[in-house]
Amino acid sequence: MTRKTIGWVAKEAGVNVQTVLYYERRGLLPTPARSMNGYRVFNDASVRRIRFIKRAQELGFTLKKVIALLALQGEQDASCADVSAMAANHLEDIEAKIHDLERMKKALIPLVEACPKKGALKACPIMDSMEGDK
Amino acid sequence: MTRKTIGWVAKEAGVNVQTVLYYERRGLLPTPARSMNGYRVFNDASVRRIRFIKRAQELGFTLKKVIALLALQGEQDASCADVSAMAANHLEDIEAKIHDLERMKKALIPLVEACPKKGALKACPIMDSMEGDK
DNA sequence: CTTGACTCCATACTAAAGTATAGGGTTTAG
DNA sequence: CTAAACCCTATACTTTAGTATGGAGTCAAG
Repeated sequence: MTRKTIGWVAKEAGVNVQTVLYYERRGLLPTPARSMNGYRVFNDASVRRIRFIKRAQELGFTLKKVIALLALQGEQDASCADVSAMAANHLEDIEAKIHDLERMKKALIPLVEACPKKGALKACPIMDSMEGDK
Repeated sequence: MTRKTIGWVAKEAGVNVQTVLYYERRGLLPTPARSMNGYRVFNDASVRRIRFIKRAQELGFTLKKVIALLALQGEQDASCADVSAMAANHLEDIEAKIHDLERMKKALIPLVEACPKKGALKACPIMDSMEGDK
């Protein structure tokens, strides 16, 4: 029988040991039980919890937001609407970031295109754009 | 006549004093001259330099990349093509970020839409998607 | 029985771009 | 002349998500 040590849970969840420790510190994992020797004892739920965190991260949730999500899981009166509100809010954050990056992209493209790619820097439209006289 | 102290340059460039100090530490500003009392002495070029940095940041360049850009300015044999290469590279970084955010967005939208926004968490498709059995 | 692999805890380090604070000296306006 | 406002240096703190290190204890295999 496999002992459900920190090494085991880390391997199962595909993170490393320090990350499990870190999640515990951040409050993303409950304080684990301990065996006689003082080793942390985990279980299958621990693995599921870490995988939940990882999936949320793939959707762009920060650990702070994941903590809020996990808090909902623990509440009796939490509803689907609460989760939805958080997700919608997060979606707005993502859209704002995309918007910002698109702005940069739109500014950069014409500069790269206008650049003759030869000759001295003094005539480089890219540098010029940043040296603007404003 | 206005004395070109650190307070002056900060105000002119629209950053705060600590930021100027920070830029100096990071090597984005040359080591400034000092007056008899030990105060840093700046000039109009300092202001232009800080504004250059700020504009580059608006285009998404990190300070590290700005340092590289500034290095080109100082080189005799630097060409427009060098700048262009850096900008094109940066553009790719931006596009990669956008791509990543779009992926998250595309994953989130159907979830938010599928969510009934009422009822218990157990039936929430958003939570489900992250609790997946994988 | 020893060696390697694992665990514990605490602390420090990384990147990024600053901001804040403490404890001094200086300068300027009233 | 004094007090506010400014400058100096050095150090620490902030956020995010971990990774790394060191010293000590423990466990499993040969």
